[in-house]
Amino acid sequence: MDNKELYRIHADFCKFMANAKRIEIIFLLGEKEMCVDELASAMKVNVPNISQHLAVMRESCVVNSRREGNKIYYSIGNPKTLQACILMREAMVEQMTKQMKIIKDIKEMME
Amino acid sequence: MDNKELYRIHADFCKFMANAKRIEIIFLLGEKEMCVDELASAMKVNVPNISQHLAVMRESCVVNSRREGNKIYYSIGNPKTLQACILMREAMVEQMTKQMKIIKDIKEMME
DNA sequence: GATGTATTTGCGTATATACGCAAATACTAA
DNA sequence: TTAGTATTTGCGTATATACGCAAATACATC
Repeated sequence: MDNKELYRIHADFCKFMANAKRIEIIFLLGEKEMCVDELASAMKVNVPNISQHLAVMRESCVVNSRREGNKIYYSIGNPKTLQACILMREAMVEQMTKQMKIIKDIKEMME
Repeated sequence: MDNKELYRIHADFCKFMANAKRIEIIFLLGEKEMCVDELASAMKVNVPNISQHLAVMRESCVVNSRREGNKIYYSIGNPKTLQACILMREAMVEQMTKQMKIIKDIKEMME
């Protein structure tokens, strides 16, 4: 297999992270498994839209789904996915803090 | 600040992961800082395209850049970003392994 | 200033994504 | 079988992304 192909698959698996609603879904599912309308009302988003985002994540195996009666419960496919999201949030906060310091220093220089 | 806004910023910071070339760039920069044409030749991609991807990552503070003479060296902005990529790769491999087992079981059932 | 090298930018285009809404499907329970 | 609830799908549209290529910019050196 081409290493380009590996990166393509990797990017596909990470694609969910490029969207705010999907990240919110991952953090919610990190607390407990939830069905579609629970997610929709927790996030205040219409049901079809949540379903579409779940479909993206289901197809790339980021989440699991299981039917119970007429409800379908979703859960995180692999705990490392949530860990990665948490790491990225930490990295983001650290980078934003750095940026703020830089701006602060520039302000002080201008006084 | 709205928590929706937080997720939006988080997604923006993670956006680089949704693209194969940008993931490859992160893994390359994980080894050592590199300038644009080094990345381009390592990846066998034209220079403007690499520059565009670096611009995306520079704007969201995922990478740092520093000029030395007429070369611009890029490096990873925060080590956690690379860690998250590695975690996601592990998660991906684990999920793919699971899927392969399921397919294998289905095949055996059909014999 | 002229030349060369490194990088970025602009632009046209092709492709992908996100969203809302209506309709279809899947299952439960009466 | 009918009615009700949960979820998915289809579709039109608006927006975002990726890419290649040519041109512009930035810096070093002569």
